[in-house]
Amino acid sequence: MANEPLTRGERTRQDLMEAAYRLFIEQGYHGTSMRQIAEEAELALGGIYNHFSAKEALFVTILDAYHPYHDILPALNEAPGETIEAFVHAAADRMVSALEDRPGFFNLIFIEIVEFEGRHLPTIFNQAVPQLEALLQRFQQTPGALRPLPLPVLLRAFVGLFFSYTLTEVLMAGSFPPDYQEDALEGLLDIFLHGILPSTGHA
Amino acid sequence: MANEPLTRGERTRQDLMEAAYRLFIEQGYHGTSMRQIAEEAELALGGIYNHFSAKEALFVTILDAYHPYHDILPALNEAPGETIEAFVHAAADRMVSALEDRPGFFNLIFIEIVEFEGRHLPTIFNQAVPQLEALLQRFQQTPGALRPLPLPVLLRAFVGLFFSYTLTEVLMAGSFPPDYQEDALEGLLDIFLHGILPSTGHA
DNA sequence: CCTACCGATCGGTAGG
DNA sequence: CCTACCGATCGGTAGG
Repeated sequence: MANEPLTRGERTRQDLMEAAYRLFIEQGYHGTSMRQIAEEAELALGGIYNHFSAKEALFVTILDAYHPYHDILPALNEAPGETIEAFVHAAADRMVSALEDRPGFFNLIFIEIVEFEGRHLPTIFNQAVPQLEALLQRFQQTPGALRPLPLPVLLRAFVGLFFSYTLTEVLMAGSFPPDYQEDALEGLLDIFLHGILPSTGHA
Repeated sequence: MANEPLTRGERTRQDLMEAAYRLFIEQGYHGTSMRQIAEEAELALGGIYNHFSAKEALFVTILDAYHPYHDILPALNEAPGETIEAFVHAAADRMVSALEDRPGFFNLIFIEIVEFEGRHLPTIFNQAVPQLEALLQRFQQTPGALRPLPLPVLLRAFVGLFFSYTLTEVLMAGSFPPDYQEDALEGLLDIFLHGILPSTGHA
């Protein structure tokens, strides 16, 4: 959070990116016009092209700067927890906080999948590999035995937990009695933990 | 599959819907033009408006006709299986087949979430409630004990399994050694089953 | 960084 | 169901 002074140009670039981010996740890529972005950033249309060569270049920059890996993976890796259970709960708490801060968190990924057919994902993912590996190490090194599971599967199950939570929430929102879904995330975590820990002794 | 003869108008409407479906899931809503749809359906632009009053009405009709609940939920409900384990595996197989038949299956949902802010989802979901309830009954009635879990959580974990599988596949595609992700779905299922079944006696 | 403009394309309609 | 058209808006650029 060290706010080094930004040059005028850097400031404008920041404003543009924030404006574009907000508009993209609300309206999609093709649903957002360069004029809307200019207006939201309080800039004339032509001014955008001093900072970004084209609309797609702007999107790619945003995808790169705002995708979930940047915020979420470090938050997960820094979660405390001396047992697997404690760690998973702490990590989930952090994930939920991050998700609440930015309700449109996954939208960027959905836009990329639908409107760009996932073209830019491999690059993004490769940046995240070190963080993902650290996360795996954390699972392995934290005391408390795990069932013998392939590590990528463990990782996919864990990450997928939050896709499951978020998407089923959106899909089923307001259609189940509210008291029924109060602790849905805890329930999902419970299934996950029970699923990855050895049977013995676990409730 | 009973192909009753369609009137000329019904045939055209069908063609339009199929063309629009293909284009929407490939390019998104705002990324697809009415002219593209007309061309793909081999119709003049103006002809579309004999069948649909506006572009959004066309999308809503498509969302209603092609969303996953129509194909997938009945397929799940009809899956065989005399134990929970057998049922979950059979249901997962059917889900995977459905997903492979239509790789853009979830895209419709993503478009709805991003480009319409989920506006049309409640209606859709309400149609699916009976099917979802049948699925829950199936879980409850199939022999083989379950851990005490809230039913909506069980349902969300099960449905979420396929979001997890599909999305983590897309996100991590080609970045893990291929042999590592061969049986990812089986691994996820294993965690899920282990997570919902009582500890005793289960591997 | 803005003004003023480009050609192309958009969703939708009138009229037959 | 098509032809021909509407006004509006699109991404992008020249020129200063």
